[in-house]
Amino acid sequence: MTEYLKQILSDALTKFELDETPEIQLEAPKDPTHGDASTNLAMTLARPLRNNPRAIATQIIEALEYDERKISSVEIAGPGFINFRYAEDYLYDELASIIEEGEAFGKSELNSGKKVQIEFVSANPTGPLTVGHGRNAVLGDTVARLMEWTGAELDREYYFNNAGRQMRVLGQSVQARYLEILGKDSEFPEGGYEGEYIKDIAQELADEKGVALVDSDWTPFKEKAEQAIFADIDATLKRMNIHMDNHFNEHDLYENGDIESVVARLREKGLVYDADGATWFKTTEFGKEKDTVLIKSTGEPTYRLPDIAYHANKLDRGYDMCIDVFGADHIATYPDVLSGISALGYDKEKVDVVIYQFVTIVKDGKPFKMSTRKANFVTLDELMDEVGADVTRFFFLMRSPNTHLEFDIAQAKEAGEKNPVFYLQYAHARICSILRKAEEEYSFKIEVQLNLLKEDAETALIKTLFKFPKAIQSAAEAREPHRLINYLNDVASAFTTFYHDCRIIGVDADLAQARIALAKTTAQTLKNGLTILGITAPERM
RNA sequence: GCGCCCAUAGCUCAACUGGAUAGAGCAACUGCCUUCUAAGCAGUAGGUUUCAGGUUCGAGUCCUGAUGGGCGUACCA
Repeated sequence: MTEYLKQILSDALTKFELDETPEIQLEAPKDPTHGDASTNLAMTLARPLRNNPRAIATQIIEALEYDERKISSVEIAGPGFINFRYAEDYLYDELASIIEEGEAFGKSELNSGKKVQIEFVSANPTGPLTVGHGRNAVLGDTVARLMEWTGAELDREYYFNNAGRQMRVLGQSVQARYLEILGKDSEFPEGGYEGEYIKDIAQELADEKGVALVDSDWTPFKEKAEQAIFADIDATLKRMNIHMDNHFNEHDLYENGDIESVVARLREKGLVYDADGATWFKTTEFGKEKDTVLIKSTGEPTYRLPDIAYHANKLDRGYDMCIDVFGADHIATYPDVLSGISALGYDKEKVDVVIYQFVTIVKDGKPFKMSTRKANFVTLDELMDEVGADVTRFFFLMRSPNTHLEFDIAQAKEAGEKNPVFYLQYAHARICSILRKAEEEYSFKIEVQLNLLKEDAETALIKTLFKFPKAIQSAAEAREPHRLINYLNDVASAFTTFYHDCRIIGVDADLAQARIALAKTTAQTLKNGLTILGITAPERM
């Protein structure tokens, strides 16, 4: 429809003498009395044509030729908006095609043919996933689903580092607990991991190997810990309905020579130099105040170097778009990565970073500072034990990534019944219940007469359903899943109004059949939307 | 000091990327279950969109400055 309106408007504009044709913007007015679609075209033309917007609007409308089967009226309103109203026939034709689409309704070709990779979670295996990782995980997975629904071919990747100081301390922490369990002398490492899960891992080792590891170094402890923690992380992700296609070990970038090659290539371009025993990247060339260390004087790379190599590696794999999901604490690092890859000759427009603000945990009414090392955290598993996976996912998605998310544990636990996710699920379950009853009451003809749907609540609901594909596209493009939630709330709300105003069971068979078709389509839309959010659509509640 | 993000109803947040009278959910108040699920619906109340300027037909949204908060600004990841 939007395309059609743009077409007829631009046809009308050919009758004006314009130096350049303006972009035609169409939007759905907030206030339904302003019609179903509207354009500010006359206002944007006011200046070039040196005429007042309402006069221009009048001329545009005079020049406009439209199909009365699609548009029932065109009006000028306010400062010069041109408002369109859909014809009833159009509504029924569209509804019929939505019914046809079924569980594919909402899909589009916006990103079709594009190979997209999204990297998210990427927590190193030092402990269970916490509520803090939850926002990253759910956001990444949902953006992935949105991209898939707009046609992209998508890979989900988990990037990790199982070497380095953190992992050594982890191994030593397990080692100390292991020795403790066997009653041997042990010294808990400085800054070691204090969580209970460390003891569990040590206990398992003691059960499996007995005293065989008493004289070992920390390596087997690290390996066991890594394996156990990854198994735990995978289980948590699975519980949240998240499946990774790939795990990428930072270590591979060293093994395959990518790290060295990146430094060499940058050096060739004169962007790398040695000073004070370290190797520096000339980030000043890219507008930064200071250059950045790539390799420390100890010979160890800083995290920026593998990050650059990793992104180069991704682009080498042929992705058209690579999306990273980062917490706000990484905000300073990605400009270096972008500088790095564009210096290497890659198109940095192909890397898109989704930054989300921190989750503030509120426990017992107070903000709660978390630390994996100190074992001060709330795990995602604990949270899901309390409120379930659906509520957990929904909670992380309902707000814009760009705003701080306050997660009140007590409220999340208590609020189960009042949580807005139930509003959507309830609407779905309610429709299913009606459909079950209706099947017993009626037997229907083959042909549905959708044109019997003439009540305000009915047409309003139909028009709301139309907006679904656009809601998905908007959420996908902005990488903001909460937009889809807002939309689904509109659907549920429009349905509830319909439910209260229009009975389904008890009216004559033809009308009942038309209303059932509408209810069914609403349920399908809710279900498709919830599927994108990774949330179940229950048939009974 | 410098950079990024944020500031909207008592609380938590929206506002389709500059559009028409700034909207929801909690919390408060008033109604509605012998009829398809009341986990619901209808209504009332609640706002100088932190402040001061600017840009234009039009600003919560853009630019400048101020104030308050978060995160960075390491040869930590």
